[in-house]
Amino acid sequence: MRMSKLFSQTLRDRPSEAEIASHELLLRAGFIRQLAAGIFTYMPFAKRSLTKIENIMREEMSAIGGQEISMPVVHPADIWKKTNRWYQIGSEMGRFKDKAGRDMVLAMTHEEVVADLVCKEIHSYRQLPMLIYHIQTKWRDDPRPRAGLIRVREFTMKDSYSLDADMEGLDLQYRAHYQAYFNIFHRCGVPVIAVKSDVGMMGGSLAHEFMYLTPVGEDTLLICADCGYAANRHIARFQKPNPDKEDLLPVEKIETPEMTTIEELADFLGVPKSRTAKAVFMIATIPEGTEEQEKFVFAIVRGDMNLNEIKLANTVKAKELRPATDEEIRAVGAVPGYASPIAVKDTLVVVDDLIPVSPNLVAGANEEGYHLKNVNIGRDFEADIIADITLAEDGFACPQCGEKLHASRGVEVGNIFKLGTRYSKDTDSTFLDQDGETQYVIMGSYGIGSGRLLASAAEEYNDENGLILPITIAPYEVHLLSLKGAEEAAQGVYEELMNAGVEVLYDDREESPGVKFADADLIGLPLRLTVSKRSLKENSVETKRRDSEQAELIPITETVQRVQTLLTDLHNEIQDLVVEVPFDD
RNA sequence: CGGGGCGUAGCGCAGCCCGGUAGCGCGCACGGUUCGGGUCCGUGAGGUCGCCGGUUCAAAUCCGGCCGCCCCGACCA
Repeated sequence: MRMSKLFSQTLRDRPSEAEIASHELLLRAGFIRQLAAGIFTYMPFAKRSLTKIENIMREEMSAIGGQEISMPVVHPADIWKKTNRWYQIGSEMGRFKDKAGRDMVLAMTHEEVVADLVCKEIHSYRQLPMLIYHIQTKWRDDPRPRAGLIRVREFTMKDSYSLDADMEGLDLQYRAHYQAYFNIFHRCGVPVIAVKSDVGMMGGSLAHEFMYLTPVGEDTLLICADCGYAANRHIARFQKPNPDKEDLLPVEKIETPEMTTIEELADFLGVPKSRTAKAVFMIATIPEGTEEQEKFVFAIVRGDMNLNEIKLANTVKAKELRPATDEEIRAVGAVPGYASPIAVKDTLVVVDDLIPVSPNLVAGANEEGYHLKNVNIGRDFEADIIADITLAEDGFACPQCGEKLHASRGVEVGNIFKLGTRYSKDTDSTFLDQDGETQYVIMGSYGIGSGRLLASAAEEYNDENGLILPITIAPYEVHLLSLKGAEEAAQGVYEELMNAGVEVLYDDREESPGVKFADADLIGLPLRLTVSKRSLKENSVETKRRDSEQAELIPITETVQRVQTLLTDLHNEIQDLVVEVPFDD
């Protein structure tokens, strides 16, 4: 490709909207342009990189038996109503009506379409197991797109769907994806860890997220360096402390004027926060059959810890959870700031499992300006549910080995879900087994966002001068610079490399050397060749890897052969990253 | 959805407080110059000052409403 003809151009200044490296550099190097919040155009460089990423996905999917198809972006709402997600998913779903007034959905994922296909195509156990996938546009109207391609509204995802006759089959396909996903990320040069995660809107029984660890990520993970435990903070467990046993003391009412937070209360009473109980009030929307019901949830965690809303939502099986308003709190007989579970009515009391072993806590008195000392569960109040509902924090004890957990930020570049019969039941997707019995098809779903993967690679590989994308996903392999007075020789080198099948970006522009070098660093192709009067004096071409400071002169007559050797080295270095990863269930 | 910031030429910004003919740098076009790290000189093109309304003799500037974009949080894959 001749740069003089290239559609995209580089930018000298940092666009004001870019705050993180990948966003800034992808904009400046001319990979992407923004159309609206979370909606991007992929320019020639990005398109080439994404195609390479997607071809790696195709190879790895094919290797585990995947067959590529392509499913629609626009769906009739009926199939989403059938699985109930039309009602469960909120404003994130793109909805519109077609000309006849029918409800339509913009694809945010494809379980419904797959289930519809399965229903029509799969009839016999002989057709199972099966694996289908496609690479396709998704629309998710995210409330907060940010950070360039890290979090967008319209994106391309490779999503695959496994179909099995039994759970053992699902397990095999799930594990196959687990390794295939590591292969894909490693081949793109992106280091990831797999963590257990909440199943969220997908439903199902088990899920892993593949996380690229970076401070610019938006998910928080808890990782144990000692035993390797890793989980999304949404579901991370930890070893709770084991407080000393004490005799239960009589309840004592104390005056605590203006003490509405745990900090103020603990300071005022001169006790550690761990001797207090923290009450959090939420309104949960809980589905019951086709109906749903709003319940007031009174959640209690120890004062030195925080509530994990995802754990709470999962515990009470809530579809939605929101903080209760002051009016709602008063309506159940509690007093905001001084609330206690004692003598409240019409509430679901959910108590963290640390509370029953923590004696003589300070809790609200349900009276403005008063708290109670020596409150004990069982004697003074009852719990409807006792469960782990606290948020794991940096420094808490690992649930597996007891060592300190470390909190880290990450970007979710992929996820895998064991769906089981979550979708096949609602859509009546069945097959006949060997005994002629009707069975539900067992499903799994697996996704990787290609743009987010590109952004993660850009985030991982850059320096102050620009991108340094791995050779497997860089838009071209070689950046050929022609400097003044060497045009003819450069043209010859360009043609030879092209004929040898090397992907070359050829800077044939009439620009000063400084501009060309700066653009080459910014775009960051793996290998730079410079043909100049200076190099020609030695009958040579200069080569320089983008990830190295060292330049080398090679005889111009051996250019193709030497370049191919250098490219092979670069490919091998990435291939060395691809390793077997033990499955962590 | 809550909090904060921004919107002036393709990009980065000044001008706004204190109303009076819209500026700078980069980029772009043309001419010359230079040629291994964003050369230098000259000439030039390019702007509904986000949109609507109000105040005023006069609005980029003051007031009101709306829209858009960015960041933090909630949320989300």
